[in-house]
Formats: sequence, C-alpha cells, structure tokens
Amino acid sequence: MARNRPAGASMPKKTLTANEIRQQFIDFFVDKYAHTFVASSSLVPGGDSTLLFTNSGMVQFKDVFLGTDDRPYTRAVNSQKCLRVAGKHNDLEDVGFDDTHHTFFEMLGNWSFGDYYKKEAIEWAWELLTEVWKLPKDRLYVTCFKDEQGEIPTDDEAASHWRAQPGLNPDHILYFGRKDNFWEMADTGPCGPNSEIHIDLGPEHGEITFLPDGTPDLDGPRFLELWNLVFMQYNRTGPKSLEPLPATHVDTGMGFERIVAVLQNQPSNYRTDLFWSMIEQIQELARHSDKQREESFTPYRVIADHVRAASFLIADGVVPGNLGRNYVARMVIRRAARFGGKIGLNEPFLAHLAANLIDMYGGAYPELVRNRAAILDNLTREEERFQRTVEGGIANLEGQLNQLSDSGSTLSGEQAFELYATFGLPLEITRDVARERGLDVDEEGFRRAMEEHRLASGGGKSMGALGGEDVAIYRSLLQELQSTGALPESGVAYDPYQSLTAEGDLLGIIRDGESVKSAANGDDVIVILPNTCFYIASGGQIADTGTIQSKDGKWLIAVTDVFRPAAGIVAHAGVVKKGKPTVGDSSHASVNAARRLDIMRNHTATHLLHAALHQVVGGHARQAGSLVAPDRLRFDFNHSEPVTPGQLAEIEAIVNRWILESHHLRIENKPLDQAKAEGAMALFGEKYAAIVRTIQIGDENTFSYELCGGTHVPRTGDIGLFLITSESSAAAGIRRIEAITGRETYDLVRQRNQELRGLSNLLNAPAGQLLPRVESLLAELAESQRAMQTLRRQDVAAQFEKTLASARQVNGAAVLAAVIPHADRDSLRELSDRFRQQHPSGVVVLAAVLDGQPALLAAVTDDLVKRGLHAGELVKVVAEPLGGSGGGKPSMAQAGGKDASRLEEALALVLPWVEARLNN
RNA sequence: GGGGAUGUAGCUCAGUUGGGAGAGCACCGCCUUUGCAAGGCGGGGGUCAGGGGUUCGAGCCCCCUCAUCUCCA
Repeated sequence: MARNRPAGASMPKKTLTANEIRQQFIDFFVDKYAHTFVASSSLVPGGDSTLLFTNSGMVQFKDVFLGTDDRPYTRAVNSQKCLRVAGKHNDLEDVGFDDTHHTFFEMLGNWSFGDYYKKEAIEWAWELLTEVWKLPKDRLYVTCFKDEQGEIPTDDEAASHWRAQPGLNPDHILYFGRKDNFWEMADTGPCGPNSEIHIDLGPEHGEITFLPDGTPDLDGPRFLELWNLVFMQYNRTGPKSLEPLPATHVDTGMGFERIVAVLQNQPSNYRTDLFWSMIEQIQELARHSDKQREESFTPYRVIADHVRAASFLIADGVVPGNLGRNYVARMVIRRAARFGGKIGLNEPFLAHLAANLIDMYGGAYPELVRNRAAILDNLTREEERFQRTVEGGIANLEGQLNQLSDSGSTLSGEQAFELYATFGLPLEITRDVARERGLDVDEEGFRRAMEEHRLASGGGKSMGALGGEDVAIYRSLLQELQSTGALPESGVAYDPYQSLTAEGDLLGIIRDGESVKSAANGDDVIVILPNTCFYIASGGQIADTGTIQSKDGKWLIAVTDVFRPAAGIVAHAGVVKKGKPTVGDSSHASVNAARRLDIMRNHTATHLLHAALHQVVGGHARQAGSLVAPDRLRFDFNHSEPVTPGQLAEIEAIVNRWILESHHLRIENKPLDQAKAEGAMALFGEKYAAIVRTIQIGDENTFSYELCGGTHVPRTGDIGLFLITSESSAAAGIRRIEAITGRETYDLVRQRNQELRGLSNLLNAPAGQLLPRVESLLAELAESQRAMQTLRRQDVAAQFEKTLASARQVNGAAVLAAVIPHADRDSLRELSDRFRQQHPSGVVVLAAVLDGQPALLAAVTDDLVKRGLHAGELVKVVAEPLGGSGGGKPSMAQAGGKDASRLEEALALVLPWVEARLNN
C-alpha cells in the first residue's frame, strides 16, 4: 500500500544513525540474551533453485525449520539482505512513487530454533522498542491470531504475554485472522500464528479509521507495521490437518528502513540517513534547487533505491546480463538510468552514487568494499550498454516514424511493443520521440501486445513450492534408525577424505519412493549405510560412483549418484546388478578409485587455476561457477573481456610450474572467522558452518587458500600435465575456462603426437619444420591453381572461337548452341558475355560437363528480351531431356541436369525454339 | 524455461521471386604530392556462425545447434 507520510511527526529523542540502530538491535540480542550473530547470507540463495533471490530473513534458516539441517546454535540474530523484484513478491514497479517501497531492503530478526518461545520473544521485543529505543508505549498496538474459520485455536498464549508487558494498553491488543496473523511457508510444512507490533504515527497522519467490527484499521495511513513475530508450532500435512511440531521455533522480522525512519522521526524512508546523502548527491548532479528536488522526488527515490539494490547484487556476484538473476540486475540499473534521464542525467552517473553508498554500508557489509571496483565498473558499463541500445532503438523508431508521417499520426501498439521487446527501447522513450514529431503512440495496444507476449512466454507459471516434499520418507527412516540405535543421533557418518572403501550393514533400501526390506536384480534403488566414503556432489565436484556389494559376494549394486536428502542421511542411488540385497546384510562399499583420482587431480588443478587467474588477470576474477568432473574441469569467473591467448599461455605456464614444484596441500579444519582473517577465499551463495575445511597450497608462501569441502591430491605433482582446452563466454561479464589434467592430457598429447607423426611422414618434413612446409605447400597450391585457371581460360577461349563459326542466323539474330568441354560455370558466363558483345542481337546456349553432370547457361541479348524471348524458359526446355531443370533472369539463366550423354540432342532444341519465336 | 532480432573481409555494414560475394575504413605494394590532410593505381584477405534439408543451383527458402542483443518468467 502506498504511504506518503507528511513531515512533522514529533517524538523527541536524540537521533540515532541507521548504522547505530542496526548495531543496537544485534547487540541487544547478543549481549543481553546470548544470541549468536549470524551474518547475512548472500542475496543468491545457496542451493535453492526455487528462489531467485533471498526475499526474507528466514531463507537461510529454511532447512532448519524443515528439519533437514541443523546449526551449532539455538538462538540467532541477524540483519538479512533481501530483494523483492521477482516472483510472488515483486515491488519493482512500485518503487519511487511512495516513501516505503524498496527493491532491496534489510530485515532485522531474532530466531529461536527449539529454544525460547512466545514469552521471551514478546518480552524482549517490548523491551527493545520501549526501553532501549524508548518508543512511546501508548502508541504501540499489537495483534494476535484468532481464526475466522474457527478451526485453529486462538493464540491466547501470545495475548496473555502481551497483557503482562508494562505500559501496554490492553485495548491495544487486537485479534486478526489467517490473512494477517497466521504464517505458512508453503501448502505443507511448518506454520503457526504470528503477532505484529504496529505504531500509531499520530494525529498528523489523519484520524484513526475503524473496520466494520469496530477494531482500529492498522492497515490505514495512521499506523505502520514495525515487527512481525512468528511462532512456529504446527506442521501442516493437508488443507485441514495440523499436527503439533516436536520443537517450536520463533522467527521474527523487522523492516530496517521502517524502524530507522521511525527512530529518526522522518516521514519517508528516503529521508533517513540511509539515503539522504545519495539524494543530495543526485541533487548536485542534476543541479536542482531544493524546490525542484521536491517537485521531482520520484526519480530521486527510484535512483537511490536502485543504485543500492544493484550495488548489493554486484557485490554478491550478480552482474548485469540478459538471463535470470543477471537480467534483474540489468533491469534495476536501466530503470535507474531511465529515471536519471528524467532529471537531465544523460551520462553515466550511477557509479558516483555507488561510491557514496559503499561508504555508508561498507561497515555492516564488507563485501561492498571488497567488490568496490567491480560495482563501479559494472554500473558504468551497463549504463553505456543501455545508451547504445537506446540509440539503436531510436534509429529504428525514426525509420518507422518516417514511413508513418505519410499515412497516419499514431504509432501502433504492436510497433511500439516490437521496439521494446526486440530492441530494448522503453515505451516512455518511444513516446517522447514520437511526441517531438507530433505523433501519438497507441499505449493501450502496447499493453495488449505485452500481455500476449507474457502469455506466449509461459507467464503465470509460478516458481513452485519451497521444497521439502519427498524428504518425509528419509526423515521417518532416519528417526526409525536412530530410535533402534542403528544410527547415532548424528546420523550417517560421512567421510570421503580418508579411505575409498567402507564396511557396514545395509540399513535401508528405498525403491519407487518406498522403504523396502529387499530388492531384486535390475531394480533402481537408493540404499542407506551407517557410514560412507562416497563423495556427495558439492562445490562443483560431482558425486562419486562405485559399487556396494555383500560381504559374501552374493549381490552387487552399481552406485551412480550420492546425495543428502536430509540432514543426517546419505543416500546412494544405483542399480542392482546381481543378487538380492536385503536390509541387515553385511556390505562392502567401494568408490571407483581411478575416477575419483581423476576428480581429485581436477579439483586441485581448479584451485591452482583460480590462483593463477588472480595473478594474471587480477583479483576481480572470482569464481562464479565450477564443475569438477573426472574428464575435465570447468571454471567460470567474473571478468568482462576475453582472456587473451597470451594470458592463457601465462596462466597455463604458472599452473604447470606449481605442479612441477610439487607443493604439499595443507588441509585443516578451523573456525570460519580465523580462516577469513587469514585471507581464505570464500564463495558467494555458499553457507559455511562455524568450523570450515581449508585448503592451502604453497610450501613457503601460500599462493592458494580456499574454503573447500572437496577431495584433493596430496601434492600438486600428482596432477600431471595441465592443459587449457577452451576459453569462452558463459554469460555477460563471466568468462569460462575449460581444462584437463592427468590421464586426459596424456591421451590428448598422445593423439596429437600421432597426428604430427602422420603429418610429418606425409609431408616428408621433421615435426619442427611442419609449419613452414605447409605454408610453402599452400603457396604452391595457390600458384598452380592460378596457373591452371589461366590455362583453362585460354583453352576454353580457343574452343569458343572455333564454335563461334557455327552460329546460325535466324531473322537477323545470331543463335549459338555449343558444348565447351573444360569450362566451369564462371567461364560459361564470361563466354556468353563475349558472345553478346560480338552479336548485338542473339541467343546463346553453352554447356559443359561438371563432375559428370551437364551444366547449361543460356543468354539472350536485350533487344530479343524485348521481343519476348526469355532465357529462363529456353534453358528449361533444353534441360528437360537431360533430366534436369533450371531458370534465371530473362537475359541470363542457368540449368543443370543428370544425363550428360544426351547433351547434343538437348542443344539441338535451341534453334527450333528460337525460330518458333522469331518467325511469327 | 519461453518469445523476438541479429550473425557476410581485421572493423562498420550493403547484398531486393534462389542464378556474378560487394562497399567504406583498415592492411600490403607501387606511383604522385610531400607543410599537413591526402590523392591515383594495384594487391592480399571470406568454411557468408556451424550442421542438416529442399533445388540443376542456397548468403537468400525450411529444420536443428551455437553465439550476441532484447523482452517475458
């Protein structure tokens, strides 16, 4: 809902800065109530393909609530970066027209994972708002859940805790139904009542309005929702069925920009110190007076909001592009640039604002500082790209307008939409350019075309559920195994690092989504072991394959994939190749060792490549994607132009030098903070635990230091030869290098050597001399082709001279039909030109045999064309007996056929054809 | 994931029912003029993005793939 709050609300207190407010929130829960501060996760949700962007504080904790992951803490506090520009929550088009909408925003939250519950959450929220921040108690309203359908119990528990808070007016405790006060993650899964805290902004925001039942309308302009406390206590298993959760959780969220505006007593989020220095900077760039600024405040809001969103996106590795998340980054930047145009900012200017923003936010979000160069560079480049796109679009538009000014005065909606959808020219710009010429644009038609396009593109297809459907079977299996003691509380022991074999009893078999006692030969199965040495696909490294067989050798399963469907469970997917595996059998698991060693070489080589890239192209070349397979490695990284062949050679040389130096890898587990402090490279979108695994390479001075859970060779010398096989573009601003190592490089080199030896034998030159030898051969070839061409021309010309004598005269026109044995298509054409030069009036048909097939060319002089002779018709008649066909222009036509033996017979048709047309 | 556009010489681009692959700039050589800009003549350089199909014949028509641009999700 749009809110434009007038200035002048007065709540006297000393003004806190936004950074202080954020820090006070965190400190309150950390220092006073023993919460663990958890850094904001990336805007790109790690391992969640159902979500384009992190859009709320709970995204990084979703797996904890679903029970598929656990954390070393039970109380957490955070300030989460959020973006709402796609999917169900899309605020992009609303931003700029009011004081509250943002694309990017921060969500403050405190969390309990099976720890404290309603009493504490309510007490602490009240304490923070009224004691620490001293908000006036009589202006606060709270809401509790009361089911309008009467199915779910009223949340009297929360209400009674609220009533116990000092200074809260009992009349300010209100009840609302499912839409406002019951929170659900998805159609099924954890859910529960929530309780919201609203503030009365005061009489200067109008009278309090009331709903039909007499309760104050908290959605009206008089009130602002500050904080939502969600109490997860049920698990929804169906539309009508709720079960109590074994452990209850608290999930709270407070919009940071709102609380800052309230505490700084500002009527607009954009007038807090979060934005104000940017607003002033825009004013300076636009050379506006204060009055002009206030008159066109919408562009100010759009630009400030979008620069902030774009900067945070780029810092999280989302550079502007034309697909998916990258496209969102582009739209946000282009929208900012477009609104800049409205206040006269036509040159790239966003980087200036971003520099200011980084100063403002860098303390709380150091990734902005680390990626400062990339942020500024990408913003400017995208603005320049947009300028080019607009220029191209306008050129196209003007072409269309030129045609239009004759016929009418309105550019059709289809045309305007085509300019937008195909050439990227925004409607507003189309409209402006058209208006300058006094022409209109059919905007209604534009919207219709847009809607058609939306439907044609499969619009309306939702993003899908938040997942967690088929985990039920694994969770119940896990619980069963834990309760019988077959598995410890910690679940399946996962250790792919020490050994390539493991022993243990078969604990479970899942076939067709059901837990079964045994399986038969040929079945696709998923099996659970008490411990495993199989690597689970992660960090780009693909999963291991191998075998699981019974100790007595009676059955065998070929494992094709390994995954973790829920915390504590490792699933081996495969096919039964022999016998009848049965739960309880003693088994022996064995990873395909040769394949795994290939993978390990490629993974270690990936780290070396990453480090070499930093040395050669620069520190901005951070990992943006990675694939570690047995036969190759693929590495995507941020870099905006192709890596030159020279740089590639240098990178390859550095990696191979490090391999030959055979450095030991130092693999250690240590606290995340320590690893980061030591300079370890962490990746975007990855969730890291408190203790991380680190890989360092470099005996004297470390040249590669990464957080990585993958498997590696003990020393770099084990990699063997490293060769880059390709360099290409993966997306706008992202380059991709593919490379091979070990056995693959040996195979490649061996093949190439064989080819070289073959060439060397063929060309009769030693390997080192092949290049000059081939060069001279090519030169010779070109020379002799030229000579041959000359000879053939002479030969052909000589034959033609002879045949010219056989030309007949028909009504004053020369007619020639002849075979020129060694001619090709080009020389036939040349000869027909010469015939026409010599005979101002005439018809010629020339034939040759090319690759055993007859080729014909017919030409007619212009005067005869005027008398109705058509070379195309003639050539068709002649080609007919040859089993072919042809055509062309009236003055010149070509044809081909299949049967060269009937050429004489075919050419004999020419004279009668001409006679028939010239004699009457 | 889907819709639209584009892909021709080193660069910018022409190429019109399917029948000579071209221009400008750049490059090389020679000539002229040399204050500079340049001018004249000649030359090299193309798997017409790749693959398949239709056709006597495809840069052009059809299908597939790839890349770039752009819009929708």
